[in-house]
Amino acid sequence: MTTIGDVAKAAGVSVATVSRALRGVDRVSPHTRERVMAAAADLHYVASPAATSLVSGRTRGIGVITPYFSRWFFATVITGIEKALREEGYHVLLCDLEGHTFDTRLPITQNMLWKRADGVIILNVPPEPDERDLLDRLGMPVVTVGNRQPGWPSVRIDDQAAMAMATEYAIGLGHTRIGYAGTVPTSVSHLQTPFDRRQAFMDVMASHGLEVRPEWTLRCDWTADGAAEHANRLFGGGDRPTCVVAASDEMAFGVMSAARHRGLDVPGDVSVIGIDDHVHSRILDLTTVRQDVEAQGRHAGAIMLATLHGHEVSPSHDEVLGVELVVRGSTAPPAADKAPATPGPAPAKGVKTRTRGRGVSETLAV
Amino acid sequence: MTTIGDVAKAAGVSVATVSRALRGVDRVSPHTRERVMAAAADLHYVASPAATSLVSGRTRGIGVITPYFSRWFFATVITGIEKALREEGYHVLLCDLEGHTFDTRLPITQNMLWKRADGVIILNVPPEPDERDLLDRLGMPVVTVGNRQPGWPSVRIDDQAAMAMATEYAIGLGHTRIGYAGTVPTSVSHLQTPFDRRQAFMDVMASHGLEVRPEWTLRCDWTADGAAEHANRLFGGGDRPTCVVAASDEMAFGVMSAARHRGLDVPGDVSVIGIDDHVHSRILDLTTVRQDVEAQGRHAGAIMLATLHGHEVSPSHDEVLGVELVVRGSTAPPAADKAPATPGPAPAKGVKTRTRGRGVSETLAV
DNA sequence: CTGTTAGCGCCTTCAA
DNA sequence: TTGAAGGCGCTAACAG
Repeated sequence: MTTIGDVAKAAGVSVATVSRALRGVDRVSPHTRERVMAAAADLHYVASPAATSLVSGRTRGIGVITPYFSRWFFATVITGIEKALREEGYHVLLCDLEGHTFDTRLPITQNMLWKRADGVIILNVPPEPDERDLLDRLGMPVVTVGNRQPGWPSVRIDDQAAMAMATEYAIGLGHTRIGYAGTVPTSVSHLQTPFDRRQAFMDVMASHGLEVRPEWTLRCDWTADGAAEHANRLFGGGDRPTCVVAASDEMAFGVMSAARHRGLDVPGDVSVIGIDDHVHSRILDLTTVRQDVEAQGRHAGAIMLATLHGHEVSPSHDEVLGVELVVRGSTAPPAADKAPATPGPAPAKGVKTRTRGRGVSETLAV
Repeated sequence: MTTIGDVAKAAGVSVATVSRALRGVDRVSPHTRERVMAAAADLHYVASPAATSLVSGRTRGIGVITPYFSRWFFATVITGIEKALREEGYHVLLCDLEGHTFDTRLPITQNMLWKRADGVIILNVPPEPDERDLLDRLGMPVVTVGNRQPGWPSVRIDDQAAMAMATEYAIGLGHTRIGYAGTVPTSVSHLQTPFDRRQAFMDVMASHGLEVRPEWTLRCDWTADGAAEHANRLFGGGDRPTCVVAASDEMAFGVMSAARHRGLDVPGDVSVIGIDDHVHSRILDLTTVRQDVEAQGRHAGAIMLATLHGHEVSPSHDEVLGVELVVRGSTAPPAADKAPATPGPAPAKGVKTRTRGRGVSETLAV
């Protein structure tokens, strides 16, 4: 519990001088500064953040609101955020909404953020009107990841382009009987990502004159387990698709698993493609549309820091990171017709990638 | 930026009365309290944590130090911690050590924790001597998860028992040619989990008179990708094990993947077993030793809160959660001899579980 | 039961 | 270049 006064005493100067010397601002004679630094180091002095915040009004904490912290995507984004923030001495205040309804959310976010955070990064969840009010009232800088919100800068991928890329690839392989995993959950109906991906799938199918069959649409909950359950029913029926496009890799894992449990070969009988390039997608040999998840977190952190440093960041700043197709073994052209369901010759392996991204729509100097 | 003074003015009382009324302590007349509450609600008043900390010396923040928080295990533990803490109005300060060497760690933890946290929960990483000094000097309550540290309470599973359970099961199936994935990484040589699991594997093998072959030992980095790489080499050689015991599910995923890439059937040619019951283990049909990861976080949080609430918690408190064997499709008895590597009759499916845990060695009333 | 008065540790004028 | 003094918003004695 050494205080600035202890350092001042040890260095034989006033507390004001210690404050100046330690922060490296203002004019302090090199000699004095050195003495102060030595005394501070000697006493293991670190300024009390509480006292500093009280007077400065800033906390060096950034609230991060996430729907499910323990899921790969969110944990990885937060890793990126944390890396970006830490370099500038900022830290993350975690605010996990998992298990909370909209009713119970506000007190949490309010408690977490009020005077405890200098800014907020919101991952994928749309803010409730009350939360928007709160944030606006506090004049709190906000950056969103994964979806656009009017008035706040954002970092994301183009969900429609990503899904279009996946669907086009499936169609390009010759598939016409294509199922879909990952419709829009009703409980979080404002989420853009599920909606956009679903929309893009339907648009691309329509543009090729292909039919989107409701019974081939898995209304699952965006988890591997949920997708597996639904896909298991799908593959239990007689008429089945030759390809399933999943809105996320984890759902694709579930679909692959269900197919194999039903004795179907992937990709011999069913091709599967996802979006993400999840950390396990390589070993599971999943064809996917890769996004750089950690980079989204880093960029969001950088935007937040820029704002906090007083750099002007347009509220309409919309950073769209590119995605690329990664072709692996879970996709192949459809079997000629009723060809025996034996593993044919291995599909051309290796990872061929195709890039397609709008890149960064605006460039932020940070 | 409404302050306590604004509320006092609005309610026509003094700031002290507002403070008392809002915290529900001390004697305040019901009538006055009501007026104050109304005024506070009206003004959206929330007490400044900085000011409160400054005077109380407590922050209601708990530092969580983790080696890699984007990995499933750590993210899940942290979810548990966060849930436990939030109920009492505490929050998590994330401190991710990923990418940091021991040299650069101290400043980070110091910055994060000094006067910013009321306690620290350390996941799996052993503290450096300097860090221990710092924590001791601050008199900071500490709880560890995943490993024992002298002088600090801990929550964990019995790593040796878990690995023994996995190995015994493999041997019980009739396997004698058993490989191992997940040796002790040299870069983090103090970690108990890798060491204990490795040790238990060798002990059980020895107790059955079985040979541990160095060339069947995958010295991988505890990731699925790393294990896949090493296993791919292993399965490329002529003489291979009929079973691989992995020290974690993610490594087991890698081993299964490599086996299949080499044209080997799992479990027909190679059985694979892991430890964790990772969120993806069910769909990947992996036999494993299940641990309740989120519960470890919740318990650690509860211990921390108990300490902070002044309940006496013994420094030797060592909470050992039970584990259970979950039998799935990745394991089977070894093929008779050089039996053709075709999938035999499906192994008895469904999830049979066997529980074995020391349970909680001490009970904490919280 | 309620108001007044000191600080908590630090930063920031303002003088010297 | 340095020091003295005031105040950030709140809680914890004390009086009343």
